[in-house]
Amino acid sequence: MTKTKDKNTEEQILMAAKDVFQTKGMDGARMQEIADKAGINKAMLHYYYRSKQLLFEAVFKNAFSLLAPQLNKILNDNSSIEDKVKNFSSNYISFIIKHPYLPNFIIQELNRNPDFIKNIQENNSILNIDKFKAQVALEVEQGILKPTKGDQLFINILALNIFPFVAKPLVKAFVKTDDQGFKKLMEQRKTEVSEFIIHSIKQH
Amino acid sequence: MTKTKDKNTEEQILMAAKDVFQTKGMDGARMQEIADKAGINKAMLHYYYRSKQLLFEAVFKNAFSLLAPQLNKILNDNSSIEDKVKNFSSNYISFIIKHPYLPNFIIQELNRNPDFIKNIQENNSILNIDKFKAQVALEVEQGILKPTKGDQLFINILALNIFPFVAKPLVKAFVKTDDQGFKKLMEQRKTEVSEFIIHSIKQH
DNA sequence: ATCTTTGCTAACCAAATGGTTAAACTTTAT
DNA sequence: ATAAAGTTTAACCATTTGGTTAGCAAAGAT
Repeated sequence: MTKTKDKNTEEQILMAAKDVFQTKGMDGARMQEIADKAGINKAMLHYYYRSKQLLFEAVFKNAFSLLAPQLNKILNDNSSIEDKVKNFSSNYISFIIKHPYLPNFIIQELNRNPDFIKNIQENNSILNIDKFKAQVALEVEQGILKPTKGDQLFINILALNIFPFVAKPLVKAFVKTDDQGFKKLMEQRKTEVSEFIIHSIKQH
Repeated sequence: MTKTKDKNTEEQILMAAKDVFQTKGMDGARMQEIADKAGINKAMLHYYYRSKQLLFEAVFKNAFSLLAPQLNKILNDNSSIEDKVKNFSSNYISFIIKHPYLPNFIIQELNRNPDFIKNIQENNSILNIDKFKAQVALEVEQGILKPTKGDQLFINILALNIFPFVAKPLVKAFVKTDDQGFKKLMEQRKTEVSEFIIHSIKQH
Protein backbone atom coordinates (compact mmCIF):
# COMPACT_ATOMS: atom_id res chain seq x y z
CA MET A 1 0.00 0.00 0.00
CA THR A 2 1.13 3.59 -0.57
CA LYS A 3 1.45 5.63 2.55
CA THR A 4 -0.33 8.46 0.73
CA LYS A 5 -3.30 6.37 -0.38
CA ASP A 6 -3.55 5.10 3.16
CA LYS A 7 -3.76 8.55 4.68
CA ASN A 8 -6.13 9.61 1.96
CA THR A 9 -8.79 7.03 2.73
CA GLU A 10 -8.57 7.52 6.44
CA GLU A 11 -8.80 11.26 6.05
CA GLN A 12 -11.55 10.96 3.47
CA ILE A 13 -13.55 9.06 6.04
CA LEU A 14 -12.89 11.61 8.75
CA MET A 15 -13.98 14.45 6.50
CA ALA A 16 -17.14 12.68 5.45
CA ALA A 17 -17.86 11.72 9.04
CA LYS A 18 -17.36 15.31 10.14
CA ASP A 19 -19.83 16.41 7.53
CA VAL A 20 -22.50 13.94 8.51
CA PHE A 21 -22.04 14.01 12.27
CA GLN A 22 -21.99 17.79 12.43
CA THR A 23 -25.21 18.16 10.50
CA LYS A 24 -27.14 15.15 11.79
CA GLY A 25 -25.62 14.54 15.22
CA MET A 26 -24.51 11.18 16.59
CA ASP A 27 -28.01 9.70 16.68
CA GLY A 28 -29.10 11.01 13.31
CA ALA A 29 -25.94 10.01 11.46
CA ARG A 30 -25.85 6.84 9.39
CA MET A 31 -22.69 4.89 8.72
CA GLN A 32 -23.85 4.20 5.19
CA GLU A 33 -24.21 7.89 4.47
CA ILE A 34 -20.70 8.52 5.72
CA ALA A 35 -19.37 5.72 3.54
CA ASP A 36 -21.23 7.03 0.49
CA LYS A 37 -19.96 10.56 1.08
CA ALA A 38 -16.41 9.23 1.42
CA GLY A 39 -16.89 7.16 -1.74
CA ILE A 40 -15.92 3.88 -0.10
CA ASN A 41 -17.34 0.66 1.26
CA LYS A 42 -18.99 0.77 4.66
CA ALA A 43 -16.65 -1.91 5.98
CA MET A 44 -13.78 0.56 5.64
CA LEU A 45 -15.27 2.72 8.34
CA HIS A 46 -14.87 -0.16 10.76
CA TYR A 47 -11.49 -1.10 9.34
CA TYR A 48 -10.12 2.32 10.22
CA TYR A 49 -12.24 3.36 13.20
CA ARG A 50 -13.68 0.13 14.62
CA SER A 51 -17.12 1.50 15.54
CA LYS A 52 -19.53 4.37 15.06
CA GLN A 53 -18.80 5.52 18.59
CA LEU A 54 -15.05 5.72 18.00
CA LEU A 55 -15.46 7.43 14.66
CA PHE A 56 -17.73 9.92 16.31
CA GLU A 57 -15.24 10.57 19.06
CA ALA A 58 -12.51 11.17 16.52
CA VAL A 59 -14.70 13.78 14.86
CA PHE A 60 -15.68 15.35 18.14
CA LYS A 61 -12.16 15.66 19.49
CA ASN A 62 -11.10 17.10 16.19
CA ALA A 63 -13.84 19.69 16.36
CA PHE A 64 -13.07 20.63 19.91
CA SER A 65 -9.38 20.95 19.22
CA LEU A 66 -10.28 23.61 16.66
CA LEU A 67 -12.34 25.54 19.16
CA ALA A 68 -10.08 25.33 22.18
CA PRO A 69 -7.31 27.65 20.91
CA GLN A 70 -9.95 30.28 20.22
CA LEU A 71 -11.05 30.15 23.83
CA ASN A 72 -7.52 30.14 25.12
CA LYS A 73 -6.93 33.47 23.42
CA ILE A 74 -9.27 35.10 25.85
CA LEU A 75 -8.31 33.04 28.87
CA ASN A 76 -4.55 32.97 28.72
CA ASP A 77 -2.91 35.82 26.93
CA ASN A 78 -1.58 39.00 28.44
CA SER A 79 -3.51 41.85 26.87
CA SER A 80 -6.00 43.98 28.80
CA ILE A 81 -9.57 42.83 29.26
CA GLU A 82 -10.72 45.44 26.80
CA ASP A 83 -8.34 44.24 24.13
CA LYS A 84 -9.19 40.64 24.82
CA VAL A 85 -12.88 41.31 24.39
CA LYS A 86 -12.30 43.21 21.17
CA ASN A 87 -10.00 40.63 19.67
CA PHE A 88 -12.00 37.66 20.75
CA SER A 89 -15.31 38.92 19.44
CA SER A 90 -13.86 39.78 16.08
CA ASN A 91 -11.76 36.64 15.71
CA TYR A 92 -14.32 34.26 17.05
CA ILE A 93 -17.07 35.43 14.76
CA SER A 94 -14.74 35.18 11.76
CA PHE A 95 -13.81 31.70 12.90
CA ILE A 96 -17.39 30.51 13.21
CA ILE A 97 -18.41 31.92 9.86
CA LYS A 98 -15.78 29.50 8.51
CA HIS A 99 -17.04 26.59 10.64
CA PRO A 100 -20.75 27.22 10.97
CA TYR A 101 -21.80 23.81 12.33
CA LEU A 102 -19.14 23.68 14.99
CA PRO A 103 -20.67 25.41 18.01
CA ASN A 104 -24.00 23.73 17.61
CA PHE A 105 -22.40 20.34 17.18
CA ILE A 106 -20.31 20.68 20.30
CA ILE A 107 -23.11 22.00 22.45
CA GLN A 108 -25.60 19.46 21.22
CA GLU A 109 -23.31 16.52 21.85
CA LEU A 110 -22.12 17.79 25.20
CA ASN A 111 -25.73 17.93 26.27
CA ARG A 112 -26.36 14.46 24.97
CA ASN A 113 -23.41 13.10 26.89
CA PRO A 114 -22.05 15.48 29.54
CA ASP A 115 -19.28 13.04 30.40
CA PHE A 116 -17.48 14.02 27.22
CA ILE A 117 -16.35 17.15 28.93
CA LYS A 118 -14.17 15.08 31.24
CA ASN A 119 -12.29 13.54 28.35
CA ILE A 120 -11.80 16.98 26.95
CA GLN A 121 -10.52 18.56 30.10
CA GLU A 122 -7.90 15.83 30.39
CA ASN A 123 -6.62 16.36 26.87
CA ASN A 124 -7.03 20.11 26.77
CA SER A 125 -5.21 21.21 29.85
CA ILE A 126 -5.70 24.91 29.61
CA LEU A 127 -9.45 25.44 29.64
CA ASN A 128 -9.27 27.32 32.88
CA ILE A 129 -10.70 30.73 33.69
CA ASP A 130 -8.68 31.35 36.85
CA LYS A 131 -6.26 33.69 35.15
CA PHE A 132 -9.10 35.56 33.47
CA LYS A 133 -10.93 35.97 36.75
CA ALA A 134 -7.83 37.25 38.51
CA GLN A 135 -7.26 39.75 35.74
CA VAL A 136 -10.82 41.04 35.95
CA ALA A 137 -10.49 41.41 39.71
CA LEU A 138 -7.27 43.34 39.26
CA GLU A 139 -8.66 45.73 36.66
CA VAL A 140 -11.69 46.34 38.86
CA GLU A 141 -9.36 47.20 41.74
CA GLN A 142 -7.36 49.51 39.50
CA GLY A 143 -10.54 51.35 38.56
CA ILE A 144 -10.33 50.35 34.92
CA LEU A 145 -13.49 48.28 35.13
CA LYS A 146 -16.68 48.74 37.08
CA PRO A 147 -17.31 46.09 39.76
CA THR A 148 -17.65 42.94 37.68
CA LYS A 149 -17.66 39.23 38.44
CA GLY A 150 -15.17 37.36 36.30
CA ASP A 151 -17.18 34.23 35.72
CA GLN A 152 -20.35 36.09 34.83
CA LEU A 153 -18.39 38.29 32.44
CA PHE A 154 -16.89 35.24 30.80
CA ILE A 155 -20.32 33.67 30.39
CA ASN A 156 -21.58 36.90 28.87
CA ILE A 157 -18.74 37.05 26.37
CA LEU A 158 -19.35 33.49 25.28
CA ALA A 159 -23.10 34.01 25.15
CA LEU A 160 -22.97 37.11 22.98
CA ASN A 161 -20.52 35.57 20.55
CA ILE A 162 -21.73 32.01 20.32
CA PHE A 163 -25.48 32.15 20.81
CA PRO A 164 -26.51 33.73 17.51
CA PHE A 165 -24.89 30.88 15.61
CA VAL A 166 -26.38 28.19 17.79
CA ALA A 167 -29.83 29.74 17.49
CA LYS A 168 -29.45 30.71 13.87
CA PRO A 169 -32.88 29.49 12.69
CA LEU A 170 -34.54 31.39 15.51
CA VAL A 171 -32.57 34.56 14.83
CA LYS A 172 -33.28 34.35 11.12
CA ALA A 173 -36.99 34.02 11.85
CA PHE A 174 -37.11 36.96 14.24
CA VAL A 175 -35.10 39.32 12.13
CA LYS A 176 -36.96 38.02 9.09
CA THR A 177 -33.92 37.55 6.93
CA ASP A 178 -32.16 34.94 4.80
CA ASP A 179 -28.65 33.48 4.96
CA GLN A 180 -27.22 36.56 3.30
CA GLY A 181 -28.82 38.90 5.80
CA PHE A 182 -27.82 36.67 8.66
CA LYS A 183 -24.21 36.78 7.58
CA LYS A 184 -24.35 40.58 7.36
CA LEU A 185 -25.79 40.72 10.85
CA MET A 186 -22.95 38.57 12.12
CA GLU A 187 -20.35 40.70 10.38
CA GLN A 188 -21.80 43.70 12.16
CA ARG A 189 -21.45 41.88 15.43
CA LYS A 190 -17.69 41.59 15.07
CA THR A 191 -17.47 45.14 16.45
CA GLU A 192 -20.99 45.50 17.85
CA VAL A 193 -20.52 42.81 20.49
CA SER A 194 -17.26 44.09 21.86
CA GLU A 195 -18.62 47.64 22.05
CA PHE A 196 -21.68 46.35 23.85
CA ILE A 197 -19.53 44.60 26.42
CA ILE A 198 -17.00 47.37 26.87
CA HIS A 199 -19.73 50.00 27.33
CA SER A 200 -21.15 47.87 30.07
CA ILE A 201 -18.05 47.11 32.10
CA LYS A 202 -15.58 49.94 31.53
CA GLN A 203 -15.26 52.60 34.19
CA HIS A 204 -15.66 56.12 32.83
CA MET B 1 -64.30 3.48 28.59
CA THR B 2 -64.34 6.40 30.99
CA LYS B 3 -63.74 9.80 29.48
CA THR B 4 -61.26 10.50 32.28
CA LYS B 5 -59.23 7.34 31.69
CA ASP B 6 -59.19 8.29 28.05
CA LYS B 7 -57.73 11.71 28.60
CA ASN B 8 -55.37 10.25 31.15
CA THR B 9 -53.71 7.85 28.76
CA GLU B 10 -53.36 10.39 26.02
CA GLU B 11 -51.84 12.88 28.40
CA GLN B 12 -49.68 10.23 30.02
CA ILE B 13 -48.23 9.56 26.60
CA LEU B 14 -47.63 13.22 25.91
CA MET B 15 -45.85 13.67 29.21
CA ALA B 16 -43.68 10.62 28.71
CA ALA B 17 -42.94 11.69 25.14
CA LYS B 18 -42.01 15.16 26.32
CA ASP B 19 -39.61 13.62 28.79
CA VAL B 20 -37.92 11.38 26.29
CA PHE B 21 -37.88 13.72 23.30
CA GLN B 22 -36.56 16.64 25.32
CA THR B 23 -33.67 14.66 26.73
CA LYS B 24 -32.81 12.47 23.74
CA GLY B 25 -34.03 14.49 20.78
CA MET B 26 -36.10 13.18 17.88
CA ASP B 27 -33.39 10.87 16.57
CA GLY B 28 -32.29 9.53 19.93
CA ALA B 29 -35.80 8.90 21.24
CA ARG B 30 -37.26 5.39 21.13
CA MET B 31 -40.97 4.70 20.95
CA GLN B 32 -40.52 1.75 23.31
CA GLU B 33 -38.96 3.98 25.94
CA ILE B 34 -41.85 6.41 25.71
CA ALA B 35 -44.34 3.57 26.07
CA ASP B 36 -42.50 2.15 29.06
CA LYS B 37 -42.33 5.55 30.73
CA ALA B 38 -46.06 6.03 30.13
CA GLY B 39 -46.70 2.51 31.46
CA ILE B 40 -48.59 1.36 28.39
CA ASN B 41 -48.23 -0.76 25.30
CA LYS B 42 -46.30 0.65 22.39
CA ALA B 43 -49.29 0.23 20.08
CA MET B 44 -51.12 2.90 22.09
CA LEU B 45 -48.65 5.51 20.93
CA HIS B 46 -49.79 4.88 17.39
CA TYR B 47 -53.41 4.57 18.43
CA TYR B 48 -53.35 8.11 19.78
CA TYR B 49 -50.71 9.83 17.70
CA ARG B 50 -50.33 7.72 14.53
CA SER B 51 -46.55 8.04 14.15
CA LYS B 52 -43.34 9.06 15.87
CA GLN B 53 -43.21 12.17 13.72
CA LEU B 54 -46.69 13.32 14.76
CA LEU B 55 -46.06 12.55 18.42
CA PHE B 56 -42.87 14.54 18.20
CA GLU B 57 -44.64 17.48 16.61
CA ALA B 58 -47.24 17.44 19.37
CA VAL B 59 -44.45 17.66 21.93
CA PHE B 60 -42.60 20.33 20.03
CA LYS B 61 -45.59 22.58 19.52
CA ASN B 62 -46.45 22.17 23.17
CA ALA B 63 -42.94 23.20 24.17
CA PHE B 64 -42.91 26.19 21.90
CA SER B 65 -46.28 27.36 23.07
CA LEU B 66 -44.79 27.55 26.56
CA LEU B 67 -41.90 29.66 25.38
CA ALA B 68 -43.70 32.04 23.07
CA PRO B 69 -45.56 34.04 25.75
CA GLN B 70 -42.25 34.63 27.50
CA LEU B 71 -40.85 36.18 24.36
CA ASN B 72 -43.96 38.20 23.74
CA LYS B 73 -43.49 39.92 27.05
CA ILE B 74 -40.45 41.65 25.73
CA LEU B 75 -41.72 42.20 22.24
CA ASN B 76 -45.25 43.43 22.76
CA ASP B 77 -45.93 45.13 26.03
CA ASN B 78 -45.81 48.81 26.74
CA SER B 79 -43.17 49.31 29.43
CA SER B 80 -39.88 51.07 28.78
CA ILE B 81 -36.95 49.19 27.31
CA GLU B 82 -35.22 49.31 30.66
CA ASP B 83 -38.19 47.75 32.46
CA LYS B 84 -38.62 45.18 29.73
CA VAL B 85 -35.02 44.09 30.02
CA LYS B 86 -35.25 43.89 33.80
CA ASN B 87 -38.50 41.95 33.83
CA PHE B 88 -37.60 39.65 31.01
CA SER B 89 -34.24 38.63 32.41
CA SER B 90 -35.67 37.87 35.80
CA ASN B 91 -38.80 36.12 34.58
CA TYR B 92 -37.14 34.20 31.82
CA ILE B 93 -34.45 32.74 34.02
CA SER B 94 -37.04 31.70 36.59
CA PHE B 95 -39.03 30.13 33.80
CA ILE B 96 -36.13 28.11 32.45
CA ILE B 97 -35.07 26.87 35.85
CA LYS B 98 -38.51 25.29 35.91
CA HIS B 99 -38.17 23.89 32.36
CA PRO B 100 -34.47 23.20 32.00
CA TYR B 101 -34.57 21.08 28.83
CA LEU B 102 -36.76 23.45 26.90
CA PRO B 103 -34.36 25.90 25.23
CA ASN B 104 -31.94 23.23 24.22
CA PHE B 105 -34.70 21.05 22.84
CA ILE B 106 -36.13 23.83 20.73
CA ILE B 107 -32.81 25.01 19.40
CA GLN B 108 -31.58 21.53 18.66
CA GLU B 109 -34.68 20.55 16.76
CA LEU B 110 -34.92 23.82 14.89
CA ASN B 111 -31.40 23.22 13.68
CA ARG B 112 -32.23 19.68 12.68
CA ASN B 113 -35.22 20.83 10.71
CA PRO B 114 -35.30 24.58 10.05
CA ASP B 115 -38.65 24.27 8.29
CA PHE B 116 -40.32 23.83 11.65
CA ILE B 117 -40.04 27.55 12.17
CA LYS B 118 -42.51 28.09 9.36
CA ASN B 119 -45.18 26.00 11.09
CA ILE B 120 -44.54 27.94 14.24
CA GLN B 121 -44.78 31.36 12.70
CA GLU B 122 -48.15 30.45 11.23
CA ASN B 123 -49.58 29.30 14.56
CA ASN B 124 -47.85 31.88 16.74
CA SER B 125 -48.73 35.09 15.05
CA ILE B 126 -46.99 37.54 17.30
CA LEU B 127 -43.33 36.58 17.12
CA ASN B 128 -42.44 39.88 15.58
CA ILE B 129 -39.79 42.35 16.68
CA ASP B 130 -41.05 45.34 14.73
CA LYS B 131 -42.65 46.98 17.73
CA PHE B 132 -39.55 46.39 19.82
CA LYS B 133 -37.31 47.89 17.15
CA ALA B 134 -39.50 50.95 16.82
CA GLN B 135 -39.44 51.43 20.56
CA VAL B 136 -35.66 51.21 20.68
CA ALA B 137 -35.38 53.75 17.88
CA LEU B 138 -37.73 56.08 19.73
CA GLU B 139 -35.87 55.87 23.04
CA VAL B 140 -32.59 56.48 21.22
CA GLU B 141 -34.08 59.58 19.65
CA GLN B 142 -35.36 60.73 23.03
CA GLY B 143 -31.87 60.39 24.47
CA ILE B 144 -32.86 57.67 26.89
CA LEU B 145 -30.65 55.11 25.16
CA LYS B 146 -27.31 55.42 23.45
CA PRO B 147 -27.38 54.74 19.71
CA THR B 148 -28.47 51.11 19.56
CA LYS B 149 -29.70 48.81 16.84
CA GLY B 150 -32.92 47.12 17.83
CA ASP B 151 -32.29 43.76 16.26
CA GLN B 152 -28.79 43.47 17.67
CA LEU B 153 -30.07 44.43 21.10
CA PHE B 154 -32.77 41.81 20.87
CA ILE B 155 -30.21 39.15 19.90
CA ASN B 156 -28.06 40.22 22.83
CA ILE B 157 -30.93 39.94 25.29
CA LEU B 158 -31.79 36.47 24.08
CA ALA B 159 -28.14 35.42 24.04
CA LEU B 160 -27.40 36.53 27.57
CA ASN B 161 -30.51 34.91 28.96
CA ILE B 162 -30.71 31.70 26.98
CA PHE B 163 -27.14 30.73 26.22
CA PRO B 164 -26.01 29.65 29.70
CA PHE B 165 -28.77 27.05 29.81
CA VAL B 166 -28.09 25.76 26.34
CA ALA B 167 -24.37 25.48 27.05
CA LYS B 168 -24.81 24.28 30.60
CA PRO B 169 -22.21 21.46 30.46
CA LEU B 170 -19.66 23.88 29.05
CA VAL B 171 -20.42 26.55 31.63
CA LYS B 172 -20.27 24.03 34.44
CA ALA B 173 -16.88 22.84 33.24
CA PHE B 174 -15.42 26.32 32.94
CA VAL B 175 -16.68 27.60 36.24
CA LYS B 176 -15.78 24.24 37.77
CA THR B 177 -19.03 23.78 39.62
CA ASP B 178 -21.85 21.26 40.08
CA ASP B 179 -25.59 21.55 39.53
CA GLN B 180 -26.01 23.40 42.81
CA GLY B 181 -23.38 25.97 41.91
CA PHE B 182 -24.79 26.32 38.42
CA LYS B 183 -28.20 27.09 39.80
CA LYS B 184 -26.73 29.72 42.11
CA LEU B 185 -24.92 31.29 39.19
CA MET B 186 -28.17 31.46 37.26
CA GLU B 187 -30.03 32.97 40.21
CA GLN B 188 -27.37 35.68 40.28
CA ARG B 189 -27.96 36.32 36.62
CA LYS B 190 -31.60 37.28 37.19
CA THR B 191 -30.34 40.75 38.13
CA GLU B 192 -26.78 40.54 36.77
CA VAL B 193 -27.89 40.22 33.16
CA SER B 194 -30.27 43.13 33.15
CA GLU B 195 -27.71 45.36 34.85
CA PHE B 196 -25.14 44.32 32.29
CA ILE B 197 -27.45 45.26 29.45
CA ILE B 198 -28.73 48.47 30.97
CA HIS B 199 -25.22 49.68 31.75
CA SER B 200 -24.34 49.15 28.14
CA ILE B 201 -27.22 50.89 26.41
CA LYS B 202 -28.56 53.53 28.78
CA GLN B 203 -27.56 57.13 28.19
CA HIS B 204 -26.09 58.79 31.25
C1' DA C 1 -78.88 -9.28 28.08
C1' DT C 2 -76.47 -8.34 24.02
C1' DC C 3 -74.55 -5.56 20.63
C1' DT C 4 -71.43 -1.94 19.37
C1' DT C 5 -67.87 1.07 20.12
C1' DT C 6 -63.67 2.23 22.28
C1' DG C 7 -59.37 1.17 24.79
C1' DC C 8 -55.76 -1.86 25.16
C1' DT C 9 -52.25 -5.78 24.59
C1' DA C 10 -49.29 -9.60 22.80
C1' DA C 11 -47.39 -11.09 18.93
C1' DC C 12 -45.78 -10.09 14.71
C1' DC C 13 -43.52 -7.76 10.48
C1' DA C 14 -40.51 -5.39 7.27
C1' DA C 15 -37.03 -2.20 6.90
C1' DA C 16 -33.04 -0.13 8.58
C1' DT C 17 -28.75 -0.28 10.81
C1' DG C 18 -24.23 -1.21 12.97
C1' DG C 19 -21.17 -4.53 12.43
C1' DT C 20 -18.67 -8.96 10.47
C1' DT C 21 -16.57 -12.17 7.21
C1' DA C 22 -14.34 -14.29 3.53
C1' DA C 23 -12.27 -13.55 -0.35
C1' DA C 24 -9.99 -10.54 -3.84
C1' DC C 25 -6.71 -7.14 -4.90
C1' DT C 26 -2.35 -4.16 -4.03
C1' DT C 27 1.68 -3.06 -2.22
C1' DT C 28 5.96 -4.09 0.15
C1' DA C 29 9.55 -6.93 1.64
C1' DT C 30 12.66 -10.84 0.75
C1' DA D 1 9.16 -14.31 -8.37
C1' DT D 2 6.93 -15.15 -4.16
C1' DA D 3 5.39 -14.61 0.33
C1' DA D 4 3.57 -11.51 3.70
C1' DA D 5 1.03 -7.68 5.04
C1' DG D 6 -2.20 -4.19 4.24
C1' DT D 7 -6.42 -2.48 1.73
C1' DT D 8 -10.94 -2.98 -0.24
C1' DT D 9 -15.36 -5.00 -1.48
C1' DA D 10 -19.72 -7.78 -1.79
C1' DA D 11 -22.47 -10.41 0.77
C1' DC D 12 -24.13 -11.48 5.02
C1' DC D 13 -25.83 -11.30 10.03
C1' DA D 14 -28.15 -10.09 14.34
C1' DT D 15 -30.49 -6.64 16.47
C1' DT D 16 -33.19 -2.73 16.79
C1' DT D 17 -36.99 -0.07 15.53
C1' DG D 18 -41.26 2.07 13.89
C1' DG D 19 -45.32 0.34 12.83
C1' DT D 20 -49.38 -3.22 12.24
C1' DT D 21 -52.78 -6.77 13.32
C1' DA D 22 -55.94 -9.64 15.44
C1' DG D 23 -58.18 -10.36 19.26
C1' DC D 24 -59.48 -9.46 24.15
C1' DA D 25 -61.64 -6.36 27.72
C1' DA D 26 -64.48 -2.79 29.28
C1' DA D 27 -67.98 0.53 28.83
C1' DG D 28 -72.31 2.59 26.69
C1' DA D 29 -76.20 2.13 24.07
C1' DT D 30 -80.33 -0.55 22.83
